Amino acid sequence: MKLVFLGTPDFAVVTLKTLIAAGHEIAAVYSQPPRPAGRGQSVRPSPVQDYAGAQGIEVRTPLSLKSADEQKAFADLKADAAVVVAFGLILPQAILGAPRFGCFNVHASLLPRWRGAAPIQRAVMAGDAESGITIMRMELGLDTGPIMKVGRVPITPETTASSLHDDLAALGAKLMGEVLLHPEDVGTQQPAEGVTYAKKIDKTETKIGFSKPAVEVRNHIHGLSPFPGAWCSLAGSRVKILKAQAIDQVVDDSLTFACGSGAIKFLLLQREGKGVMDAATFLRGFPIAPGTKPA
RNA sequence: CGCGGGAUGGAGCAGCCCGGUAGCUCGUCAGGCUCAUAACCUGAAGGUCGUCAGUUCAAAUCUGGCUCCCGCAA
Repeated sequence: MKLVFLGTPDFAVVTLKTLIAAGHEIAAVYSQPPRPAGRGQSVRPSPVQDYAGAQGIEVRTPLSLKSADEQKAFADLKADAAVVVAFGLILPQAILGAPRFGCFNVHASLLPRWRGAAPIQRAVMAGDAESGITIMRMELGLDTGPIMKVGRVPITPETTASSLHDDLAALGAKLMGEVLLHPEDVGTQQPAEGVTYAKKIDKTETKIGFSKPAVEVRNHIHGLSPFPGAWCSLAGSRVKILKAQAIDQVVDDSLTFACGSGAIKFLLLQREGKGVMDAATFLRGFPIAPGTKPA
């Protein structure tokens, strides 16, 4: 099929790769324009733009799709369908209705739970038992479209936003490939019950609160790992925690701390300016005196 | 030019301010001890101190450029 692909981060690249490998013709790729980002405000293209460009595919990076010119340019591609994965721009009706079979979206949650910007992190932070992928036919509303296909993935005490992200990116790519085999399907309406919204992660909510139960602290850490990262202050240093384990009580261990109930044991840490390291390695170069309390 | 930390044997760090013998906690290898152990003891190997240049009798240490890594902010 002749497709238009719209996406921005790494998560979307996986699907783009899969669609290309499946033999679909990618008429054009849309992505967020390069912006000054990262250390030193350097301007970097999005992962999708990077990859598509390297594949010799035309990449368009409009600031908005609301203008008549952009909408005409999109329609002129005469695509059979559009695939949207974590694109980050609102699609007006003129865009949604342009492709013959419509626009399909990969969403990283079991809709209607966790509609919105950060479904992966929110699912882990909330302590959900499972997450998954929903492929839907897009409508004007925020992640409200009819469901075409669903895939489920369990969330375990080991699951981090990072591992779930990778699992779901692969699953989403696979399911989208399957949906495109029957693009004429209309899908089924989302249930009215169980709607929740995954708010964008705010930096101010990343600090670890040790007054909460240990399991919640662990979910908080795993849900924000590795980006933007849950953190606390240890012996005067800002330390990011990437992996932790919830246990019953504080044991004789320099990196185990009491929580509102139970205790949390840090397994993977990163001190400011340093690399990520496991607990034993971390302690070798940054000894924590017994009884030290995180802040 | 957004702010800042860092690059030292395989890992994590100290030493640098106040230039002059390469240190610590581990790991590795060999041997010993033990019913046994991420235990303990003894010994050994392994480093052009990121890179280029400068100052100096002498630079890991002082000065300048470059490369790479990371935290914050966006």
